[in-house]
Amino acid sequence: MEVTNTEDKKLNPEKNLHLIFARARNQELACPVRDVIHRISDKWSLLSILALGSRGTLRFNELKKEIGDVSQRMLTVTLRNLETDGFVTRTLFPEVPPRVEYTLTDLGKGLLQQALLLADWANDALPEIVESRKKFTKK
Amino acid sequence: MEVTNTEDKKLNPEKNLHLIFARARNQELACPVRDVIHRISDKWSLLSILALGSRGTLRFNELKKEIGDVSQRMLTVTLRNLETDGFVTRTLFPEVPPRVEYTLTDLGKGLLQQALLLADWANDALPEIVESRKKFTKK
DNA sequence: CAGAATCCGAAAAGATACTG
DNA sequence: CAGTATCTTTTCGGATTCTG
Repeated sequence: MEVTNTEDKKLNPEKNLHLIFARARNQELACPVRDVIHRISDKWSLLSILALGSRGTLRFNELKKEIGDVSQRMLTVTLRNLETDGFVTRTLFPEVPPRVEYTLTDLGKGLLQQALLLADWANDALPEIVESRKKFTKK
Repeated sequence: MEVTNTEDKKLNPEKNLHLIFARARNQELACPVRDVIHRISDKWSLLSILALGSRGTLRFNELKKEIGDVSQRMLTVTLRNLETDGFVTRTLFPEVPPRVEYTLTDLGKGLLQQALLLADWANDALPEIVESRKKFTKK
């Protein structure tokens, strides 16, 4: 395998960059970073992951309420994608009226951890970002 | 302030979730997570950050070449956004022909670290994601 | 309740041609 | 070299209507 060991990655993650870029240019196999970023970058995926992470298991409408301003269609689309990628499980209880429960898989929980790290960083960095934006809007 | 201390965040990042969601629903002030995700989620921002992170300082066309398949227009747009947010600096040398150098700011290096963590995770998680996708394309 | 299906407008991104 | 300007294509996401 071309992958360095975990020790190396933690100490020197830059070493993986050429691999990342190699894959990024490869049209046949998707670049993992692009791929994952693209999946979580839509308007609702991360929010869904965060909601499920904080609340555990949620029904469709509970999740919709938790997120707040997502449309029915987009929540459905988002959940289908997350399910396809293995981040959430969808359990249908064949009752009348039907009940559907969503919960994070282990893979989804891993993504949640990444999202939380990113969220924390974003929270801390925001003032600086806002400050920088002000400079450029003035110009 | 409503922000928990650093110790808490590291130990229990979930505690920040309600704050994140509170901001996410607030239309007047942007949610930091959404905001940052939205900025880095476009097709080229992260790749630009990673390229500058691995190579240090790059000229426009060097960066374009490094990324590979980005159009001139999109790289320009991307770099303007990254500059506005304070992630990269743009230095114009008034020569003929003109020379422009891009490099990461400290804030940009912080984002790079986050990106590298995410990239590593994505690399590791990819096989599982691909496997999951196969199941659903068959159905 | 939890969706599927359709339609439409807005936004993102690519191709191309031109310029200081 | 490092863009800008313009046009076209593609993708995203919301509103609405219908259903097991």
